[in-house]
Amino acid sequence: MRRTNLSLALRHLRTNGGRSRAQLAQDLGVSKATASALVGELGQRGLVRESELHRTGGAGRPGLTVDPDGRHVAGVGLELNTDYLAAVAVDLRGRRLAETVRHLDIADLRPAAALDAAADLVGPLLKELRADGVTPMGLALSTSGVIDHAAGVVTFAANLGWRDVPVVSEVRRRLGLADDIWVSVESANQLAAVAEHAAYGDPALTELLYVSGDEGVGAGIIAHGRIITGASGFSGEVGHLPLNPAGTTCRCGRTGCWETLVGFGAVVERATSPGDPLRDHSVPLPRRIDELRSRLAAADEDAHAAIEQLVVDLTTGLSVGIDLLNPQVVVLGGWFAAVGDLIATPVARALEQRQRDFGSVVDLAVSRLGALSSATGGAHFALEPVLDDPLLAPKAST
Amino acid sequence: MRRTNLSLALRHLRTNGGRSRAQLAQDLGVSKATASALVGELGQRGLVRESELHRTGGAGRPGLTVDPDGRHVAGVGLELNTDYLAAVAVDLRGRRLAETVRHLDIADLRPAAALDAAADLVGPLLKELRADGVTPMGLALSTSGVIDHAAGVVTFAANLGWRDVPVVSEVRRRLGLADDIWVSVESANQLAAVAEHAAYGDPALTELLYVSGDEGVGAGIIAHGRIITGASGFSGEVGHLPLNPAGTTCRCGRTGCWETLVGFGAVVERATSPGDPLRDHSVPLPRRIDELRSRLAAADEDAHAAIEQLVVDLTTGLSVGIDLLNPQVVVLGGWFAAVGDLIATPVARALEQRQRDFGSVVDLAVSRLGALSSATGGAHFALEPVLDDPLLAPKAST
DNA sequence: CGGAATTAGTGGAGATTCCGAACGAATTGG
DNA sequence: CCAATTCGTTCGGAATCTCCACTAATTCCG
Repeated sequence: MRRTNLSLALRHLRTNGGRSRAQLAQDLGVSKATASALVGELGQRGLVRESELHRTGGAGRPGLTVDPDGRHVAGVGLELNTDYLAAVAVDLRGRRLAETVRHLDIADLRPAAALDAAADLVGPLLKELRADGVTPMGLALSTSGVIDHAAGVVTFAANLGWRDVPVVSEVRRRLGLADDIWVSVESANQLAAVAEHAAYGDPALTELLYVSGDEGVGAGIIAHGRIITGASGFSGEVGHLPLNPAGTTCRCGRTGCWETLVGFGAVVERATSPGDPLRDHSVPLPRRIDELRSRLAAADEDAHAAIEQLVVDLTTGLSVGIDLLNPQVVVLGGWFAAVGDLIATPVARALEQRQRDFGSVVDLAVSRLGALSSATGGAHFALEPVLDDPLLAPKAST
Repeated sequence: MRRTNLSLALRHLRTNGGRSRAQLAQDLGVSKATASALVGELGQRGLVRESELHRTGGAGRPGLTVDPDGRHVAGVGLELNTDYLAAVAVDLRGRRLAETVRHLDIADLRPAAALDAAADLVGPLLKELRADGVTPMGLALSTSGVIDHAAGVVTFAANLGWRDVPVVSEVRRRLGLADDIWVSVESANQLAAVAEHAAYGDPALTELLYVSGDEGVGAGIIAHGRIITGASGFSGEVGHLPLNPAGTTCRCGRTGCWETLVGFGAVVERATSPGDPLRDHSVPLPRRIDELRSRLAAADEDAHAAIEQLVVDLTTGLSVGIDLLNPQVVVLGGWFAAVGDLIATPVARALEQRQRDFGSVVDLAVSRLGALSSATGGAHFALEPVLDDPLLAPKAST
């Protein structure tokens, strides 16, 4: 009961920005007295704090702005990707407190070794946070593949070669985490969508589609301000959308999958001839992307032609998502973001032209979070328990 | 505060089925005393009632089952479609109290005349409900096209030829409705999805995709048990999904739209030769479907070939929705349902084969609600205010 | 068959938490 | 400088929840 109201108040302040107690009371439909009490309790826990005067311009006594604070509670995100681990900590204000990336080929390791490495990365980070007086409230792991959320198990992750790995309990054990810290696994692309959503920080933005490509292509969907996970956490699997029955054969055996049109490998094949070093899969993806970029800078005709085709094919696939979901914003991530400066404008123009006929408009944006996107989203996600129940936050000594 | 708990209790009983007070207390995390009080208050308003003993098999005194009742509060749905009006009333138990369909070519009428006809249809229905002691709590209008929900205006509906018609206020005025009855407009396909979702009545079913075809094709999405409306209520516009760059030209000017593959007109074109009476657009759609069916029964080869192709193309488009949303169930409506007995099994088999590779499984179902689907969904939707605030229901005299 | 154990529902005491009204404080505008 | 206005706090009263005790109804088991 009180919890619910505290949660509502904190969420409201966080998404809609700081405001006076009186304003908050009106927004939440409670009395001023109640709003004061709620703010008081949130303040005791360091989740909000008063800042300067809140002048409205009109007559009357100005209020004291109550801003979300929460600098000493944090969420932590940890991404387990094919060729790197990334950890990010974010406090309740949305400020990034820490970030670490470690490159290593997880696909070459056994799950146990990979989880060891992950624990080695996050353990010090948690210790550091605690040393700074910050309490980590949750830890969200990020992987791709099939996830059993309830059990905290990665059922199947093709890119890591994992099957039935109980990541939540394993990470818990390795880090020696107490029960008061919440640990979960979520889909990498869905968390990246959360990160992009949080990066906007606009309360009116509730419908967002995040599309990321590397070798494969994946998407994350935010609707009504929440992640759409699907029945088995398997939403956003757009890599094999059948977009061209006359297209090339995909590694999945079918023809014309979106991945065969806009995956990095597919574009490189169109931009190069057999034997080209750019086609070498053993080179890390960031370096291959750099190489492609330098060829584009050097006005390589084949590369430019491939990018032009990418614009067309990207538009086609995005149209599918837009028609189905009608988002306000589409965010491009992964290697699409790496060539965002080249493709964003033409894709946006093509989308606009297409969607105008159908009455809906959509903004196109390019992710600026890079490899940290999914971990950042995890960090935000890991704060959910505090937002749901602010009483979980420890009483501040400061 | 109390309202919230009443709402939670009523929703819980409705979605999870009747149970004892003690059970309810445990489920909601409140004390037994509170659960008793809540049930008492809901009972006073006729929203729940006690039925027989609730034996669990174990030791101890058996409880009295508390079942959702609400036979004297109703939601009403009214669909405005191209060639018919349909109205449905549903009580809180989910029982259909009334239904009316009236065929008329709305596209030929001015909006004012169409709204007159709609009011003539619903007015008597409301009167009848009231005469039976049933209080209509809400009225949901259903149209296709672009809808401004907040204003209650149909901004643009291609099939009706409407532009900026303030349907909510107009219907309110014509029916002389008081402020205590809630009126809204929603998208036809989204409401149909609600109806299918409600028809299942399974609390575990929260992710559903409804796909309906007639001349055009549309979808409705339920995720987390709620409608996904999209940024401007324009989600589920799957008619122009670009599925074949080498396909035929669509009326929208592009090529290979899904509509050109699975729309009724498209299939008929493949099943007939020029000049065939089946191609006559002036014949009402149900009759044309009947004619196609009788040709199929007569083993018309072209018709069968067209249906076989439909199976392939339907599978392709459904795969798109499944990959993106990972629903538990896909429900086919509209003319797809009219040929459901012929296509459901092969489509389901094709989907199963495809999805198995991706780790997700999905059920395929055929709608049995026919032309009433959208109005039925509207009726369910119109009950939302009572579920949100059970205190709105009048105290029962019975 | 009968008492012990177990579970359901109710009533009352006490504690929380909310609201409304009243009041002092801080500011604008004339 | 004073009226008007708005902010935030305080305090009494009301609503509502929880806890605990108690009765009721049933199963279990000797």
